[in-house]
Amino acid sequence: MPDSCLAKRFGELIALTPHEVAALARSETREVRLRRGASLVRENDRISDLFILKHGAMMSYVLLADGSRQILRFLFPGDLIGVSALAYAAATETVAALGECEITVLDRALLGEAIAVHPRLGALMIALGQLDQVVATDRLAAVGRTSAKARVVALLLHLRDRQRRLDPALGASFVAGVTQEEIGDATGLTAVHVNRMLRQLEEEALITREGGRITLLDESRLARVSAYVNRFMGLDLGWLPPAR
Amino acid sequence: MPDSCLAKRFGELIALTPHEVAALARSETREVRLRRGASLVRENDRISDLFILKHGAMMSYVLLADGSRQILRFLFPGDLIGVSALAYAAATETVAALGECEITVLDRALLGEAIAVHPRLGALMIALGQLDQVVATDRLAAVGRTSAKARVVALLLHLRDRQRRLDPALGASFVAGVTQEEIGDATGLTAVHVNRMLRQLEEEALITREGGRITLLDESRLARVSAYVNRFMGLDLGWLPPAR
DNA sequence: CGGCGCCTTGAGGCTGATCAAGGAACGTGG
DNA sequence: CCACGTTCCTTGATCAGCCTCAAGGCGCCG
Repeated sequence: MPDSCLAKRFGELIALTPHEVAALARSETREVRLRRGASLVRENDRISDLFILKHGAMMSYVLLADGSRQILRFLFPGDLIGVSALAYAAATETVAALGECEITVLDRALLGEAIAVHPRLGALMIALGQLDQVVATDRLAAVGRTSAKARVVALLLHLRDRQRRLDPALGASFVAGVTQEEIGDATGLTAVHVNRMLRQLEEEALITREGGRITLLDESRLARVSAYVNRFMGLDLGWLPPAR
Repeated sequence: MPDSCLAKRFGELIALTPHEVAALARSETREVRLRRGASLVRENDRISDLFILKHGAMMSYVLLADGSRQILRFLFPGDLIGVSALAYAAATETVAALGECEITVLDRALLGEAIAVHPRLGALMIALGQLDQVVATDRLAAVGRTSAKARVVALLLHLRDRQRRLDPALGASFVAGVTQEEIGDATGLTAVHVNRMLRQLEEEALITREGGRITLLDESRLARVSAYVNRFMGLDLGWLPPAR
């Protein structure tokens, strides 16, 4: 087993034992490749697999009766995909590629076995689930109670921080990798209004744009207008049981 | 050990062994009582406990810089409170009582031990976390992409279904137990507009109101206008490892 | 070269916010 | 037992943030 995606992600948070790594690696069955726009999972599909994104970026969303779309989450390498398969028989959201993607498939039952043998891995998954939960509720608060401009800024900061975890050298300038329509669907706005907000932010000298590249000019002010919190900070896994 | 709250909730989903029940019971340390309006946990508090709501109803919310509030979740007997303490050192949301409440305190480390000995319990907590996650993303989609009326209806249906899990005999008539301001803070609306939406729903013969009691007159039409899904349906825990 | 995806910008309209005022129900203290 | 404060609900008038519709531009790919 060259190396396990899941073990890599978990290993960033705690020091795994070789047995734990091996157990995780065993649940990884095969690989999938997708191109931009392709769906990995569709809402209401019956599924019993999970996935890990290895390369590329993805998003998960739901479609409403009137055709509008709410993007729920953006996914980056190392992220678990379709964890709701651990609670539901059918997918609760569609997951689609934002660009070329490489994905590792995890067998649900084999993952269960890994947890059974190494309970600390289960505990870690609980914690990772909470991280996602908190990110989701942050967005709920933004969409429910903040202005269009604040929502767009919060999303930009979020996307930058997600990318920075993969490349710690990343500074204030980054390629968002999403269209203005996607920003709108994530923040509950129309693409037209997202465009206006981006222009305003540029006029206020908070950001600059060139093609898809965005540069954050005044991060502290941006953080203030958007009430954005980087949820990768402040983690505390001190309660985890010892490795088996 | 008379009986464990946590074991009761878990026992609704799977058949627990006596050992599992005992392990859960051991992590329950003490009880707390709160009256309406009192907070159990405040955002940014350092905490290392979890809680289970035994009687009453609660809500969790965040306050924004401008003083506005976003309610993230309503809590009913059996619900786990403050699970984000399993990932963060400081509370990410405030949890407050909607009425008289009785709460059991769970020690984070003891819960970790219970999971270590009975990994299936950890797996079950992963699944429960996903259930909450899906409910949260449902609300995100509602707030981001549906009309004020649809949001209010979705919340009413949600509150009814939550109560019905505790009392399966509950029909179309129920006491919401929340103020119009709280409905607004949960759905991203103002109390004034919530009031108008309720009146409209009444005029359209979709609901009736008398005091705090609401009666759903046409549930299928209500479900249709709101795109509401009862997330307690469709659960599938088939992947759980066997009991240890 | 034509088509398509994405971005941009303007004009006008609607949903839901804000501001304001009053009423009903209830608990509390004089 | 009544006066009063508080909380919550209700309704009207006005306002504004964001949406809708529309049109055009740029860059890329077949």
